[in-house]
This record gives sequence, C-alpha cells and structure tokens, in this order.
Amino acid sequence: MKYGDLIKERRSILGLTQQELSDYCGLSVRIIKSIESEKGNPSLKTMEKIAETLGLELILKVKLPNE
Amino acid sequence: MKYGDLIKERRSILGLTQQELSDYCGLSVRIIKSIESEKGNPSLKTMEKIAETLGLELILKVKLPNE
DNA sequence: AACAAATGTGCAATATAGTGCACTATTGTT
DNA sequence: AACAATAGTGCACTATATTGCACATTTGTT
Repeated sequence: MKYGDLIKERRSILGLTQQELSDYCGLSVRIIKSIESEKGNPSLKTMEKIAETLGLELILKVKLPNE
Repeated sequence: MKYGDLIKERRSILGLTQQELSDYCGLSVRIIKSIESEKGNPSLKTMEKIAETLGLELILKVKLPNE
C-alpha cells in the first residue's frame, strides 16, 4: 500500500499546501509530512481524516488470487 | 469503512480462532478483539498484518463521485 | 444441566503515534 | 543572487495504541 505519493499528488491537484491540508483535517502539519513520506505508522482515524479531506477512500476488501 | 465484521467473517471462513489469528499475525489477542468489535483505533501496520494473514487488502484510492 | 472452547472486559504497564516549537532545506519567482 | 513560500527534521511532551494477566461472559456440545 503506497499511500504517501497518492496523498501528496492528490493534495497538489487540489492546490493545497501541507499547512492547509492539516488545518482542514484537524491534524498537525507534522503528521501530514510523516505520512506523505511514509515514515511512521498512522492510525486508521488519521488516515481517514486525510482521505475524506482529499476525496480519497480507505477500503478493506478480499484480495483476489489474480493480483 | 466497516472492517470489524469483514475481519470476523473472513477469520471464521478460514476456520481460525482469535487466538490462532493473533499468533499468525504476531499481534495480541486483545488487539484482535478490539479490532473485530471496532473499538479503538488501530494503526496501518496492525491492520495490514491482519489483512495479509486473512487474504484481505487495505487500499487507498480516489473516491468516485457516484458512490 | 454440565462442561469446554471461544470470546469479551478491567486494569496497569510499555511502546509509540501525534503535537508544537524552532530551525534547516528545498523550491520557485523576480 | 536574493527573497518568499513551501516542505523536511530534532527534540521533548502528551495522548493513546498495544500488551499481558486474570477473570467474566457467551456459545456450542453431550
């Protein structure tokens, strides 16, 4: 699961700075940085706050054999 | 994101107890319980250990407007 | 009903996610 | 080159996820 680049790209498409994203989703800039660079180990709630703000979704599903 | 029931159902399909699942994915039984009942706020690593053990996958993707 | 297996819960301890500050590094613009 | 805006990092602190133990509850089997 490579979430860092997707988040960074998505934020950039929406024209947001890390600071703005952190304001919108109620998280510290610090954590936005660590998540975009995939350092650390975010919680589900943290990931979902970011996802919702950026129009992304976090999904758990059965993994098909052919992928 | 309703992960608790999916995990519980999937574990049951594979014929595993909470104890066995916790052994296989290297987590405490305690955390398996809290995740299946969706109490608490697991980390991505924790979720992915469980997902991998159960043949599930955790995905972050762009949310389409029509859903 | 009695019993065993599996699941749920209170509590205390430890590991680590999340925060804020001050600073550095990068990137882009003139 | 100089400057401004944005992004990355060290440190110490707080909040909370994760753990293990012991016990309670539920579920299934005879």
